[in-house]
Amino acid sequence: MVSRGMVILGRCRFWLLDINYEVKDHEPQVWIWGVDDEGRRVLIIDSSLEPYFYALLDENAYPEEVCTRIMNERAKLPLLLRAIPEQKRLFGEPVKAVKIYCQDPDVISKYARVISKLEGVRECLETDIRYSMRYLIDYDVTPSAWHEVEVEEGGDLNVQVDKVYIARSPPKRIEMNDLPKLRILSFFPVYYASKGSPKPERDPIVIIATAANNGENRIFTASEYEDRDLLRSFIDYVKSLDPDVIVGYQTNQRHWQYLMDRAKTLGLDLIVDRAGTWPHRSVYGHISITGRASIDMFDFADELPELKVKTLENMIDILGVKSLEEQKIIDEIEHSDFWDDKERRGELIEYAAEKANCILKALMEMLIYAVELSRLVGLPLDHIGKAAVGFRIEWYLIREAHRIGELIPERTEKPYMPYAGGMVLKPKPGIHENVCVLDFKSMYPNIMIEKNVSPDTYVPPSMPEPKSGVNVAPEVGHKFRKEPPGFYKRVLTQLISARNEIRSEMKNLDPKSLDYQLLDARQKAVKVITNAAYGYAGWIGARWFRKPVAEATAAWGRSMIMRSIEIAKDLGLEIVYGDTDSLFIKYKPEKVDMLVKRISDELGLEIRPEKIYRRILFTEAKKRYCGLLPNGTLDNVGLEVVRGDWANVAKITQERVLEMILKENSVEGAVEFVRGLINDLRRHKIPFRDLIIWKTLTMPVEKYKVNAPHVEAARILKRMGWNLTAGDQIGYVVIQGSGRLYERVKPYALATYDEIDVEYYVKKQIVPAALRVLSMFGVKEKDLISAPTSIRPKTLTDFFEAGKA
DNA sequence: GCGCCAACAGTACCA
DNA sequence: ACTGGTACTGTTGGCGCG
Repeated sequence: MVSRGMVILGRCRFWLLDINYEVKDHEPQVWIWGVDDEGRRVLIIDSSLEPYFYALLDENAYPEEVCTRIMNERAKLPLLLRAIPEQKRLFGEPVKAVKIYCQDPDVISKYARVISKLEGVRECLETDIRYSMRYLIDYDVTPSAWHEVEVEEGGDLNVQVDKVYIARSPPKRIEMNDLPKLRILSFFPVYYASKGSPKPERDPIVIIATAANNGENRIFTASEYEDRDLLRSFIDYVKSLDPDVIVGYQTNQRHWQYLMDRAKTLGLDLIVDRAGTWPHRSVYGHISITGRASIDMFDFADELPELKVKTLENMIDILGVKSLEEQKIIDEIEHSDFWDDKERRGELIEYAAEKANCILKALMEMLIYAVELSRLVGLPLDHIGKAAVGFRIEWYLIREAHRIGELIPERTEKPYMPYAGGMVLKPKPGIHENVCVLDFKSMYPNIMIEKNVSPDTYVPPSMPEPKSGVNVAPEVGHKFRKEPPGFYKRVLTQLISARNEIRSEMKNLDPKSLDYQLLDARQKAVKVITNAAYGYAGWIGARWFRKPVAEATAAWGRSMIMRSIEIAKDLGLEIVYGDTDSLFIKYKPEKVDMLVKRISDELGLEIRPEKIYRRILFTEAKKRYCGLLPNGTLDNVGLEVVRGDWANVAKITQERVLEMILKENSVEGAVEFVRGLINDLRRHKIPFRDLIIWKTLTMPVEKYKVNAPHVEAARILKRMGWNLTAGDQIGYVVIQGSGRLYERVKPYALATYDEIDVEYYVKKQIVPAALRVLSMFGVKEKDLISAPTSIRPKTLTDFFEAGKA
């Protein structure tokens, strides 16, 4: 630090943890929360960025005149500062715009409404960019990344940090990969619910278990049903530990709201942040805790496709933290009973403590990925999980748009217009040996690059063709100018080469090293964003939506796969199946090599052998198959085994049947297995949990037109006082009785084994799952259910002989 | 009133 | 709340039959 007169100057290197803004007397300040390179918690305040938005002008308007007209509104709009003409682009087209500065970011939308009515103004743009995001974009400041900033000592604010600084200039990004040593706290609350879902105005919090990454485990319990001290001690503990990251499961949609409502009921101040404010709801329904990153592990459930039923226990299992078998599981329905029972209360406490520990470990499994995604996309760490895929890519695009002088289109409502997508081939049913899967490498992104498909290169039919020429999409005829490189081409080229660089850097590293893990997380984040670009282009909610962009990309994809099939046939290769960007081919090494070469020469796209199946089984159905890999594992695609909406008993059945068929060549063995399993089930020897069928409520219960089983189960829970909303997953079982299926279901927690309609599970779960595979070998339902018949099921040999005849 | 069947609703998968 | 293509279960309601 250097002292110059009264002001103490210095530099601060920090890692950006959180950002918010404050407005006092219409003067905005950006507050950047970080951890510096010596482990101090810092707050850097910058008020240098003037809020602004744009007015887009009519083509024939005179910008200077419009500026005058705008500034004449100052009587009505006193916080207007300046209006300056600017040349910008919108969807690649040069446009006349006026940049309008105004003192307070919170009045922008109101001011824009007035200004958009002025003569010469077509509409206002960039009015919906939050001031803190504006700051990040304009100064190229990046969340979850290191920066250096010139600072002076800040005043004595009432905030919980080691240092407060005033920025003398915007922070500058520096390339440093490592994470600072973050203090992390996980918590797991348990509520006492007298009836149905706990209600904060009625039901106490009886336990909050916590786990911190310094090894500390704390458990806060109510004294019987009195939770004031519990909540107070929890608040005090958070303050004293002062974590940078605070993590839980379902904290955004549930727990923070409950804690807030409960604190209100008890007359307590729920201040657990660094600025003396309550948690508050922010963008995308996320709960913000100022100065800390509040992370909800539930928001990362979608990143794990093998996680079908999104319970905390399952996530902990999938992430490899603790297997389901090792975990204590107490259903929420039973929490109150456990608390009431002095004998079992300890068990409930132990359960909560275990969950808090596992949540912490689960976060550690995902943190570097979340950090890399946050840094790549430019959204703060605590927003990135909650932001849907479309918004992640959009924020990446917004940053790029700003760099190249593109105006950011407003988010508007557009009518839904479907278009044709990828091409799917009919599979050749049966078992095939030695099948090679060829995949186009990043097909859609590469098409967009090669054909310069982009919202800003689209040439509508009414527009004259540019001199540089156009690429014309097959079938649909959409035209895209060849030059200059479009927005998507630039972005995607950048992403793909970044990923290649990362991957080549990884080759020189030990896969166990932290550097490797960081790079791996980074390349995954880049891949996700790259692959989402096509879907984004066809999303009507996208700011840069242009239907022809997505439609043409898909059309080029279809023509390329069709041409590849022609070449393959020309080479005498047999195609067994294909979907969008893949071909399944009877493997002949030399000919496949030639195919790869010819496709890359002729189509300019790389296709490569992704894997070889020793054997692969197709039914009549598309998008469903099972392949045996050289290492002896099975690839199950689309079949009941991988579906979350079949009872586990059906999945076990099918998995074993597939193993018997593909590995052991034994139809008889498969049939015997199924028959045995049915017997076991009839004698109640299959675990109850394997009978639960899970389905997602996709809308509020009242909105359903038909009586579906899971909806009926949801209605039962609702009647008992449980809150259920769209997105909730309902686990139910089928019980004995008469009438429609939906009249014979119960939420699993309310049913006993004795009530179970075993025959439903036999006829509608086990048998269909088994026959999906076995019917092609002549096996019939009666072969699986009734006593053995005289008809011998066909063997594999029979099958092949029949096929050859 | 019953069984059959096609249309539809609803869900989850693949790329 | 990224896209379209697809399979599949269960409900609904119309139809023929008697």
